[in-house]
Amino acid sequence: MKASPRPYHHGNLREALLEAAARALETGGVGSLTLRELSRELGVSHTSPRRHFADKQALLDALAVRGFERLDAVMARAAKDRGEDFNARLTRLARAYVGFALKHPAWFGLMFEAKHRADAPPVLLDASDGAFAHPPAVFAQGQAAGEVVVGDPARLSLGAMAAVHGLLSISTNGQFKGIPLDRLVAEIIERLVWGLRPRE
Amino acid sequence: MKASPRPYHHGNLREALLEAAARALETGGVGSLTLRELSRELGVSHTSPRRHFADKQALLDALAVRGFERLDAVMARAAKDRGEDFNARLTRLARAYVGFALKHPAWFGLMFEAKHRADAPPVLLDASDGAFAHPPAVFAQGQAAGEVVVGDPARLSLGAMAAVHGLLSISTNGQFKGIPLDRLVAEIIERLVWGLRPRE
DNA sequence: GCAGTATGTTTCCTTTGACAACATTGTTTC
DNA sequence: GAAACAATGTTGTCAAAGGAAACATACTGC
Repeated sequence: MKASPRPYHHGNLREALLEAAARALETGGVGSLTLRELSRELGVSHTSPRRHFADKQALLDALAVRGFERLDAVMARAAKDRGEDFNARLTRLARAYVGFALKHPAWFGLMFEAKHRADAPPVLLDASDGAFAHPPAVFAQGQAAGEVVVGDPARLSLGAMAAVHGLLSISTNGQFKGIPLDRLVAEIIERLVWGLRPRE
Repeated sequence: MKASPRPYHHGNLREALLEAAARALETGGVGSLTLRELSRELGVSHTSPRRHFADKQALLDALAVRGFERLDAVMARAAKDRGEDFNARLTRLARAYVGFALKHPAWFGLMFEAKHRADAPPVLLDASDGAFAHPPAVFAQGQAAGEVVVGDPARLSLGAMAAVHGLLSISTNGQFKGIPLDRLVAEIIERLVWGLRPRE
């Protein structure tokens, strides 16, 4: 009678796979992520992931959803009203976004790659929408305070978030031509905020 | 004596591989690109690509360089001075950028993915820098004409290009929430240009 | 306690990238 | 102009990966 060297059922393989996948992603990028390696890591046969994910892409999609959920949480915290002016609040939001991207570059890349696939599952798009729902809220409040020009907040915030996201894509290694992203973000946001001021 | 059913040497395999790879990229995305399939297509043994590219990544990098060169050409044409004002010129440049990205989505994606790899070859970074050298030139001219606030043109143009690029990343299928990118680009550029006006 | 289902395993197949040893063609040098 | 040599392509082989089918074990509801 052995002390259960390894139970037949893992218990929570789906979760464990996602966690291990996230770890692998951070360590060696998406290229180093193989179902077989994950299985080995979890001490499970190499076909067991198939019980939880139809194929590798399904796992990656699930991971992308998780990513957007985490990003959503980060954004929600950063978007909280603390009595600052619009510029400060938007800058904090942008910095949170950039911070997440720089902390989890491979994951961040995966999220948008997954989202751009023609057959991206609806849950993924929903998760993405969720994370991107915070900037418009900040803009709406800015409008209410008379700090921002009138117009659809979603449309206005799109430009700002696009600039921040694009900065990430164009930059390399957290900087652009030697200037750290953090500084560039603040600069760009300030210029944007200036352009968004109501023209009396 | 046979009419050379197939010559032993291909003659220009390196070029042919890059062209076939570009075609495969457009058809089925980067996932459908395999060295063996390329070889089959060109009627060549499955190991011959190794004579020209150390490994698959080297071929992808070369393809990315080609992409930046084409983007450079597109940008150069769009950045040409035609006597318009700054807003019109910047809008044309931005539209050219977006046009390229939407026309070759997989290629475009590959270009930036390759560029973001930690061990990206210098040629790649140079090619990228080349394509991104046009916006600063347009900004500099805008400054000379008194249409743009003073400051480092490279730094100022970065914000604009970041916004355009980010718009591409955030959008899906050439639109965002049903609004076509072309319209959003014009909108965002106009707002940016407004914010960039010299404050007298 | 028993039937049915969920979950994990074994075994096998095909494709892929990479490597080594070899064959053919093109080029340079004397 | 022929012999060495370099460049280019081929054959054969391997290990690793994703995926599929058939089977084994554990859990659940009745």
